[in-house]
Amino acid sequence: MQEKYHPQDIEPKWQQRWLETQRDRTPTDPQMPKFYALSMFPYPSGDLHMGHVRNYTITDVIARVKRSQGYRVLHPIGWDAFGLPAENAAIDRGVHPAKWTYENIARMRSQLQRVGLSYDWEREVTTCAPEYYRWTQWIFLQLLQAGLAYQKEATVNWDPIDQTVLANEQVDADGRSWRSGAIVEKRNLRQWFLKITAYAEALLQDLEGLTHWPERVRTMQTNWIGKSMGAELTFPLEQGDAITVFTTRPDTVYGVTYLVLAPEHPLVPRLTTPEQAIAVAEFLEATQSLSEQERTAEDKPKRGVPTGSTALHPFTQELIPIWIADYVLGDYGTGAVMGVPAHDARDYTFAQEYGLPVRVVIQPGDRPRTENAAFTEAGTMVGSGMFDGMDSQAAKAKIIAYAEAQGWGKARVQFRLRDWLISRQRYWGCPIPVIHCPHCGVVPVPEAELPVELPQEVALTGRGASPLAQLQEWVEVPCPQCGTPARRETDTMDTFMDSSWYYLRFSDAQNAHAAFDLAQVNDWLPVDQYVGGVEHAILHLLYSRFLTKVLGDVAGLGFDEPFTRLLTQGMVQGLTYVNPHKSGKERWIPSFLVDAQDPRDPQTGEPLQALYATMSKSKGNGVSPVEAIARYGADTLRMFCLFKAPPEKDLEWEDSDVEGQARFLNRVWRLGYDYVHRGASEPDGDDPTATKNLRRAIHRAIKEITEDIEQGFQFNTAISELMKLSNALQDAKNKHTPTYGEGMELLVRLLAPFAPHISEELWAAFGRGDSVLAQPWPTFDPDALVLDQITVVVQVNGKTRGSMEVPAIATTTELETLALNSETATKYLAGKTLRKVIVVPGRLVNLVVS
RNA sequence: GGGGAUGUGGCGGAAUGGUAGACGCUACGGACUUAAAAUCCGUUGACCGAUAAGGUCGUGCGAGUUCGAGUCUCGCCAUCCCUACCA
Repeated sequence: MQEKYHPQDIEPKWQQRWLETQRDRTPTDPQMPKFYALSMFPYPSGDLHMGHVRNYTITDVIARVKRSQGYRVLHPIGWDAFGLPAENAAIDRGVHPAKWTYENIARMRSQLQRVGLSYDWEREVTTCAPEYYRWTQWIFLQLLQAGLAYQKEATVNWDPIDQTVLANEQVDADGRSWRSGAIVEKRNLRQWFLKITAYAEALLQDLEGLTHWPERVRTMQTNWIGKSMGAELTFPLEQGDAITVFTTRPDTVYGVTYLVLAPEHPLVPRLTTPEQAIAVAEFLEATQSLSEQERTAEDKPKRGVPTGSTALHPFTQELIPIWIADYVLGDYGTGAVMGVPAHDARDYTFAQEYGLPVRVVIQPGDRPRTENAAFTEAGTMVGSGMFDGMDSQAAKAKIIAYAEAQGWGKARVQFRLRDWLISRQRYWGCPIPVIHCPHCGVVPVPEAELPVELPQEVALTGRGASPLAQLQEWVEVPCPQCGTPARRETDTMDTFMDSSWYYLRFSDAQNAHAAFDLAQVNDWLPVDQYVGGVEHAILHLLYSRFLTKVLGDVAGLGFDEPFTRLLTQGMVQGLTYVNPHKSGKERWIPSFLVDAQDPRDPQTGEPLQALYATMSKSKGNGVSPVEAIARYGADTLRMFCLFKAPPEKDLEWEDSDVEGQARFLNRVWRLGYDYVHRGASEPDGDDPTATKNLRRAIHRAIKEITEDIEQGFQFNTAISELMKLSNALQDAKNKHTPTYGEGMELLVRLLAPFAPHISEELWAAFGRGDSVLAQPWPTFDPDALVLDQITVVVQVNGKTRGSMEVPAIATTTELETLALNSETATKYLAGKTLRKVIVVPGRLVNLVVS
């Protein structure tokens, strides 16, 4: 054992040995309880970033602790390897996407290993490998067969930079692509969809069972699914047809003074009267030219135009005008709404704008209604015929029932969730395994012919249609059913499709005959602990839940939620310099250009603001894990990531705190070194009290660390307990006693999941044979925690005024007596009357006086 | 507009309704050293007091419950995140 701690020497050595001895292979002993620990797998962008390190270290500690607690732990890793960056690299630099991807994977794999993560590498999966995407295609075919995959012509989000369509989930609030940041355009295209809406109710319902998910993730999914209970009501037209609207407020139906259609509504052309033809045409054109966000921004005035036609209000028999307006969405509900200006804020604004009548049909129960706004709450029905006087909440069901009896409508549940658009007009993705035949239509590629492999030779320009469509030889195939010349589907799948089932594949990663063996998948799944960023709260996590449910129905999975527990770890932030006088990307000044002592803009000399922001390339505030490991070692990096903040909070990267962790590990090393080299040095005393105190510190550490980990992964406090134990050992005056030896060994065992390399090295230096990682998780001796003397606080009227040392076994009565006789009592009770004494055994005595 | 989260020293953060600030970082003082680094020891919420004894205040603000509130209840304020014309 070297005197100095050199992580660069010992870490690679142990990493090599763990690989050779296959330490982290998944045990198969069915007697052992299973535990599946999983981090969200990475996109192989080329280099690990600090967020990965934090994410994977959290899961790694959990896996290691569970192993030592006797679980057979599945802790795998893989690569979310399809995607646009590979294709863009090909366009920019002429590297084949596959070559680029596999080179990145090789580099990142070795970086992961350098962090000391305990993965079972035999289960590594790569989504762009034919052995994997063969089964992605198989799953698609299962969906197709079940009627859950279909093609339709639809207005879709088109990303003009990435030149592909996107799913709704992949467009943010500003109408921008989640990847490229470009404002998406609307295009009418024929695309593949997965019928996630068929599972809307189940996806919503089962959220309630996910009690170990963060509340906010569940809320976000609930909102995204967006269930609304309401009614469909039908308004007959003069011409004999009818407009059906969806409303959540059937109780306001008597207040309807007009109807509004979305510009895309199919009845628009028929309902436009010749007098209105020009106005409508102009309006439609104006609407078309607006981007989604311009059209839907709330502060924009609501624009509309009358069609010239009218509809018959079934309840009142009045004729009401039909308008077209941009505030009605074509793809939600029925694409038509009833206008109730008195009781809907949007309708009110619209009615004000165009002078449409306002008819009040609900009165507030308690206070006068405000005249210049819509009253949108519940109240008492007025002006509503036979429903007058009813409570509006209760009236909803009555009105629906009445409408239904009259044939005017029915109750309806409406979801905000739309079907998942999975077509992508790009090359580097999983080919959709269907063939379009002029006679048979859409024909699935026979399962035996899977995978439909991506052709190697392809011209990638980033422009025009799907790159695969250019490859005649690949596209033109005979129809599998009738043999007629037919064409392959040339779109590839959304990469979220690849990542929606990878956690299932890990249970049986090398299976060449099936996506997974049912017994294996049902044994290992669901994932016991999933760890990842909250940015996937909707996207990946919703898609995965959907696919699990589908495969439950079509492939017999024995579970219907994939992730039992979810931990969303915070971001890693770096010191960031901002020039407040600049805007846009220019504002961020990369930290390597800045003198930390006197931060100034290197171009203008202006002083800069320093703040913490999520590490990113564009801000130039990142710290490379590779460099951090080279400088401090993997154990220090791991300790820092775990100590500086609780897992779910953001973590501010700070060199001085990293150095603090390095300092701690150095102290542990020195303790270990001194312990090993104590040899024949003189005994330093054997005070029984000191030994008892040390033993208490040791067993307290076991207790606290175990609880910190088990009660919510509080690694920061667990590490602070390790520090306390280390401090106690360092201060110990009885270093030659067996108790001290017990303390040293336990320090190393407790440290092992967090900093495995130094722990292994010390364990070996202590002359212990087997790996420290193979040691069972220690248990504490409750007797060791017992104190003889304890400090009890004396309070007067709830304020702490003093304390006293008392025997731990003192009874309530004894405590009261002791407190009343204490100096504190004498001092504070003088001239006062004692009203009451509260005794909390082991804690305090509160004297209530007046 | 809707929803969620958070608010504690100079900083990151601890605290089953029971001594607020564990543990660490920073800063300051000291030891060691020719010197520095490293290491070790000490101090580090504010205020009054003499650097003492001792005391007062203090967990965003205001009420309340309680013997006792950072913690529970109600009402505000601030910040952050998500979401948003979904009828």
